Amino acid sequence: MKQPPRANAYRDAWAGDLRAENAGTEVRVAGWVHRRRDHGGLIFIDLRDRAGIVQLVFHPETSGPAFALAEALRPEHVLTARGTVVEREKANVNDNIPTGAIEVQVLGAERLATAETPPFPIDEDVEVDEMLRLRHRALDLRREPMQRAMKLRHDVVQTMRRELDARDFLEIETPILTRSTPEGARDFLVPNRREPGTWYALPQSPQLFKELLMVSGYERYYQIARCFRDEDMRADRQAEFTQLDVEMSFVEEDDVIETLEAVMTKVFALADLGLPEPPWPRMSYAEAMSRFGSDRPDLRFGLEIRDITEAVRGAQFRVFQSVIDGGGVVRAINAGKRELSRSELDGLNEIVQRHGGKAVAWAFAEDGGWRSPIAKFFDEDRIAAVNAALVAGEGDLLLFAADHERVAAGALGGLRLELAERFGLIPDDRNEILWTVDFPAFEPAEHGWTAVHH
RNA sequence: GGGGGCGUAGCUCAGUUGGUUAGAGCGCCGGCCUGUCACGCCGGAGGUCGCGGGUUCGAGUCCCGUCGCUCCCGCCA
Repeated sequence: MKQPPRANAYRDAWAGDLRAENAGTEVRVAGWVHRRRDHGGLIFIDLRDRAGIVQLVFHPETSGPAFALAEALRPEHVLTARGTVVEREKANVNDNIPTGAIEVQVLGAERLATAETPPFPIDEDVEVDEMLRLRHRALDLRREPMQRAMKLRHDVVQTMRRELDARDFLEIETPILTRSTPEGARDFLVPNRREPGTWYALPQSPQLFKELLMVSGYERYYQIARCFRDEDMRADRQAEFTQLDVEMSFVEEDDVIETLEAVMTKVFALADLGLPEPPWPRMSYAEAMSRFGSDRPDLRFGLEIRDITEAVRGAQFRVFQSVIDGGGVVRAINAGKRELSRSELDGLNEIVQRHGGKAVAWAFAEDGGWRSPIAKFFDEDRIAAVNAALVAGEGDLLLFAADHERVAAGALGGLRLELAERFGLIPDDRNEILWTVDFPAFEPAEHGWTAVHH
């Protein structure tokens, strides 16, 4: 906290902000009993407010009637206490908390509220059933990880506002009770009392409204926009969520990218993601799909996809050749030196099928040739050409998919991610960022065309 | 909508092949304790094993149903 609270009957200082330089002053603090350590003739209370935790010390001689009160205190009781900030003796300093150099010698205290024993621990970070947490939401929100998350969210939103404001954007709210503006998801509907039988729809995004604003000459708009989509939830997805919504007039791609790089650099810094300064790398959609089989490639590990269509063209293997004759491609991943059982190799088919492919062929590079059920269909030159294209070393596992270009890319892209997961190739302390550019507007669908999601 | 997993003390969990009185850690209650900070020591309370039915001499354990939670797919970007 930047400023002490206005002095009143409850407090004149934030408990969690007290430091060595406050030693010698008399303060009044208020908050919740985080933890109690009763030594019989000496009682320690960790008092928690939004700024943090400070240790209160209750002495039988100096704390007066407050000592008897301290004996009755329990977790989450609400307390205001008056006392002297004193520097701790060296041996008693607690380096684990910011206030650990000092403590408050209590002169008087008043209990403002008692509390039932909480149904789950507030003072430690144990995983608790989500239903229980939500049933006791007020208690759950007291927990440190939740307070931290709320603070981070606040900082993120403030940073977005500050940076966009500095770039002449107007923050404008758009309606929540509105007409259906389909984005592909189901609308949430609200009955309209004044016209029975009709409904409002909640916005899936402010899309139409921000376009209206551009037409109307507002030039640069943003909104921290609540969106509603009536679809089933996932662990990382809710029916109601917030997005930063931006629109600009008379701009090119570089204007949009530069603006968002400026804003998001500041945002990511709050979370300490360790990302490089802008400009961030850009990769075309075509390159991303071809090398990584994804429009949002994970660059934290290798296992890149290579096209080997030309290397295998004309081989005896009919599965590949018929795909090639039909205008398809053969693509492959060098999965590195691995040992997989026959059933594990067969299991890869299932992964590929989950990502739209038909099957995956495999080969181990050994003695300049292949150990593989399909090795017999390929002559030495073609095997050498494939090995060269994949930079195959002794013992490397090579995985092939043949299909229409889009299908082969997607299948191997999915396989690439799951292999990386299985082989532990993804460093969880590292982040990578890039722009995928030159998106197509449409792609072939089962019947005709469909819009590509950006 | 489909598939997997889970449901045992306030919380987090263990519970073997179906077998005596269902356990642990934390929390809670009581006692002791003047330098702890996840305080310590001693003692104690606390259970409809989600619910209903079935199999069995015997069910927390096996079977069927049901409810709830959770993850994945579909859906959604």
